[in-house]
Amino acid sequence: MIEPRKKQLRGEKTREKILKISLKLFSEKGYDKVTVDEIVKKSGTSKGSFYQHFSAKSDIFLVRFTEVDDYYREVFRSFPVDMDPTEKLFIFIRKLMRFLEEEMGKDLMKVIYSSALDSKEHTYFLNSNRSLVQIIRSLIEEAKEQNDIGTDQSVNEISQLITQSLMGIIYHWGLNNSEQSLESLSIPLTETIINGLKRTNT
Amino acid sequence: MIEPRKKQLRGEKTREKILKISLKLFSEKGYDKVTVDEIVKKSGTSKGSFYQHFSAKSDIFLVRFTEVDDYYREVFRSFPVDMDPTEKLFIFIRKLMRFLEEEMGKDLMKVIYSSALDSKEHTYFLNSNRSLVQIIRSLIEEAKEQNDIGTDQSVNEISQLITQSLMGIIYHWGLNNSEQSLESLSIPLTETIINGLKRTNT
DNA sequence: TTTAATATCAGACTACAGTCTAGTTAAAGG
DNA sequence: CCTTTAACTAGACTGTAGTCTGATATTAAA
Repeated sequence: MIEPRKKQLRGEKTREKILKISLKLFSEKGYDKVTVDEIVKKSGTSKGSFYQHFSAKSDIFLVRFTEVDDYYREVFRSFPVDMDPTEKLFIFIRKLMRFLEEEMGKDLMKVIYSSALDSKEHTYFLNSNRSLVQIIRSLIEEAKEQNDIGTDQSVNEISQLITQSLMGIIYHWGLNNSEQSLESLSIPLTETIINGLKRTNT
Repeated sequence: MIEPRKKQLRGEKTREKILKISLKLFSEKGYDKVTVDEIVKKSGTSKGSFYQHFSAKSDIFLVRFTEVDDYYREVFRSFPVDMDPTEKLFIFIRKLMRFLEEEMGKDLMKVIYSSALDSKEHTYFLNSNRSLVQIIRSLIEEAKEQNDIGTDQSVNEISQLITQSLMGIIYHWGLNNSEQSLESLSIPLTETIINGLKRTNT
């Protein structure tokens, strides 16, 4: 018979309270206009609780970032089997970008990209990248098998170069105040890379 | 007759003291192990002076980053006129990467990339990028004239896509603890982009 | 020369993320 | 039960970047 771990339950409750209030405040005032003192006050908890459940203020965003992983996989699974691998890659990247902009938002992405550089932990961001890289890798392998792209570069090398590009697009978008959508910003680079992968190198 | 502005001179003197000590300490202990209290103490100045001359701790690094601009131009000027534009571009990027790693260092680059995302000012980084973009732009124009690359993408689009890539490479390198040099990390992406620009898009 | 304006400097002070210590409550073991 | 252990919570405390206020010294203006 499963005991209803009261203590643990209480813990999860406060965790949820903190999470909910934090996200609400962040979206209302922007990440760095919100202090953790305000969060614990408005959520009726305390610093102690906050840091029991999250290891940093930016962790809240990292938690939201978890959903990205699920989305990756969902998109990946949804591809029809007979679709061109390079087309898959292209569409995959576009959908990713749209998702990041619309569901995550620029503020969150900036925090994630910035805190990843600062801390030594950045667990989730790197983990998430790892699973992204896996998908990219299998897309590339598929493309190679079907001779959709040349074979003079290793799968590792190609997936790394794509990761670099994605990060560059997002970083660049985070930096500039242009109104252009992340998705549209991603198209030229993605196209020329795929194009560049198609023929064998000189 | 030119008056020897004493006050201004004194100011420059302290500025130099702060700058020198800061860079020394940063290189000895790493950027975030050094506090500005330590800097002002060891340089025999004060917080007031520090923030009189620099608008933030990270500003010190931004000052060093100034040199990058000069280097850009120097490399650009040094190209023989008859060299392939795409080759110029390729070499330009490699030299840039080597310079950033060897003369600036990963610590400095991380601080610059991170603080650019945080603050609303990031004057120098963006300015510097602007002059980098100019050089890239003229390289691309040249390449287009010589039909070295296709003309179905605008100069703007191409230079933007290259900027994104450079940022991505550097960001990615800053994030990972691999020993690989920034220059070698930059080659695969650079090659496939140049390759991708050469033929007209499908 | 006297006064006003301004650059420079000193260091106390503030704001805020994150730590520490102690207290409380629930689970586990005897 | 009684005791020990551990998750959880509270909030005082610390560390550090950055601000503010006022002092001093130099230049400019009257």
